[in-house]
Amino acid sequence: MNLDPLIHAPTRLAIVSLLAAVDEAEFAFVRDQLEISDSVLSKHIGTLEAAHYVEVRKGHVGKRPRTWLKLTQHGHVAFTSYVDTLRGILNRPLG
Amino acid sequence: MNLDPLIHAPTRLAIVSLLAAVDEAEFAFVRDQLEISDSVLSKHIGTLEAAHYVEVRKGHVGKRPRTWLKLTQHGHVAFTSYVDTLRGILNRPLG
DNA sequence: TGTGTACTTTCCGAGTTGGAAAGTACAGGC
DNA sequence: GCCTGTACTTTCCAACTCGGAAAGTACACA
Repeated sequence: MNLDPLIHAPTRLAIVSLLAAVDEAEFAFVRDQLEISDSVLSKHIGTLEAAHYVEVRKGHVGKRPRTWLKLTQHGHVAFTSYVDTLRGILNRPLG
Repeated sequence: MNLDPLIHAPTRLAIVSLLAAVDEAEFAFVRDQLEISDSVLSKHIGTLEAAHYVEVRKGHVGKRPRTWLKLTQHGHVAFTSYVDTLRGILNRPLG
């Protein structure tokens, strides 16, 4: 029962799952897809970045700032491992 | 992102998954399988019972007390729905 | 009366979460 | 130069949630 709490928290699970499915995504896109506030997304990204699960790239589109989020290799491994653990729990064999 | 928090908490997820796989199980069996303490299991069962997800049956084996745990129909439905929601978030089958 | 089994309940400190609101950085308009 | 808007960040905070430790309950047996 070793579910990585960095991924298991519902909001972060949604963030990581979304990022696992794409190459990278804009901050605003993730925020809108998951219907969460700027502050909540920002804080969770901070947590995931500190764990090296997510990489943050800041740039511009025209003159406006824009932030892109991307799962790192480490983040992909952690996510895969999380899903495997989940599978193990959900299919718990008897005895 | 509507993951039933009653099921999502790691320890309860393990309890519910285990109970979903059997007809009923003894308190001590669940406690030992999941390697958790009496008090933790007791408290989580209380929570799940309050939500009508689990049914507790007390009886005896010889003269000794024994407690059996069983997912209710409602608990099964909630668990199935939880797994479906999870699948939706993960964007992938869970075995 | 004392001990052991099988849980229950209480106490408690620690950690997590999201909302609200203030803060930062920079570009464009007046 | 000042104000406003965009795009996040950070801080403050109140509400939970969790598990460990330990005390409590209810029997049965010696």
